[in-house]
Amino acid sequence: MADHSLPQQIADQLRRDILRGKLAPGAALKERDNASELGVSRTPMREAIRILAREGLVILRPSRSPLVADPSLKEVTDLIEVLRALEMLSGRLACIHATPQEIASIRAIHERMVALYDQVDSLDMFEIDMNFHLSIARASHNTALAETHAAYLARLWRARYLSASQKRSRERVLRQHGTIVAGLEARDPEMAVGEIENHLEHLLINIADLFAARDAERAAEAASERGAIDGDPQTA
Amino acid sequence: MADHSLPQQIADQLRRDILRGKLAPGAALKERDNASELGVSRTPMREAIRILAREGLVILRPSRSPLVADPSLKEVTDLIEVLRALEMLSGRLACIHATPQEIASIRAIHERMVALYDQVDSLDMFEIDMNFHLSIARASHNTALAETHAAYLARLWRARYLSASQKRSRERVLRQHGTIVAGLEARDPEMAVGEIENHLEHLLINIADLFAARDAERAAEAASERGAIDGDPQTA
DNA sequence: TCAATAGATTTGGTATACCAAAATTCGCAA
DNA sequence: TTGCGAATTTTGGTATACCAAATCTATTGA
Repeated sequence: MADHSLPQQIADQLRRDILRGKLAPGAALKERDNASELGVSRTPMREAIRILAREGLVILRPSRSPLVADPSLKEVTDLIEVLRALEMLSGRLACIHATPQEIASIRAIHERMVALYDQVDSLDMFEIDMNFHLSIARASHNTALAETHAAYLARLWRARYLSASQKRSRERVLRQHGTIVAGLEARDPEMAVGEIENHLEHLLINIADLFAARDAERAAEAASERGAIDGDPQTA
Repeated sequence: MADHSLPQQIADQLRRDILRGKLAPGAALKERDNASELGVSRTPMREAIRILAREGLVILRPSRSPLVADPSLKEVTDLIEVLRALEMLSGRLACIHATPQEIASIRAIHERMVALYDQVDSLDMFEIDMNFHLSIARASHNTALAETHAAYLARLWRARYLSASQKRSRERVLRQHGTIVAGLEARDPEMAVGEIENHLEHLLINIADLFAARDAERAAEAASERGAIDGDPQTA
């Protein structure tokens, strides 16, 4: 995770701030302010912002301040659709090309996740989950695939994190991971790929629910705010 | 194609130079030299190089000059494998989401390509071919998919260009494109996706042949060069 | 009271200066 | 002649200065 180049470090810091909500979606990222905040000059800060733009976490606008991305449900859904194709391909290739050591390592990650079930907080659990999927992609022995897959996971960080925080789905996730590992061990693409598809199908549903809940909350908030300012205005 | 930002323009220029062979694979891209060459400062040149690095056309090395990429057969094969998955997904989604206008426009591109068969040079033909595939990806109405697909096409530009230059495969390509368009018009994913898979399978084979031919050529070259320096050396 | 506009300010884009790490060159010694 | 090493040069990384476009503000006139 740790590239030691300065722009990469700055990008890591900003990414944390964005995902932790310290930088709200839609907020402007001013180069000078953020640079002096971290005690660096604008040059590496600019580069860091480009890195995050590539990951889809910020949006660049020509001659304007970059904004923290605030993806719509459609955009997130589109990303997951592509991620599903990438992970299914990963699974298929991993069944063919993964070494026994790699598969053992994937199982080890899975076992650790099972062992830590309801013992650690969402963030730690999520880091392990992330690793599980990255390892499968790497086991495909297709560098381009592993890179693109990692980029999509990064881009879906927030959405996946929110989804993983719903403790009620943890049991299902673990069961599905188990099936995927079994499929890899049996070198059975049908089993592995089928369960990967299933896994992401649930992610899709989960996230649609989260967006619906969030939108409802926002609507209620906006309504009560309007009410606080002036009583039930007829016109917008 | 034309973003008017300076770094983008520089990147376009460098891309042309790389793909035309003016900048050889493996060559170093020195910031100062290339910048003064184009009459700009290092700042936008640096950004342009990062853009090309993202596309995979140049390789960044920390604290060293970036190099023009020289992908191995394995790397190109890996890219095509992912491209195949992306295009198959595009085809499937396009069958569902493409508007009649979009499908008509894709057919128009195909018809133009048929009309210009053996009338224009490889480069023009290739531009049209590129457009055909990009249009299908856009017709999926999945922005992320279209972007990632475009990135892969850019990365495979050289390999695809070399493949398209082999006139003997043009007839097959046109036939396959025809089937793909028919599949879209019939909203028949089986037909469209199947033929897309077939299409890329042939690209894979084609490119493997090209690499084999190139390697043989290089080996012969190296051998004759060795012979010119000293007669049949026993040890390397 | 509101709208329009001109001036001031903020901000991204570009050029340039400076630094430290690589790479290269040249000289010295074996 | 060759191998090693120090000095020099080259080159990427960072900071900063400057510019132009975009935004904000305040003033003025209807």
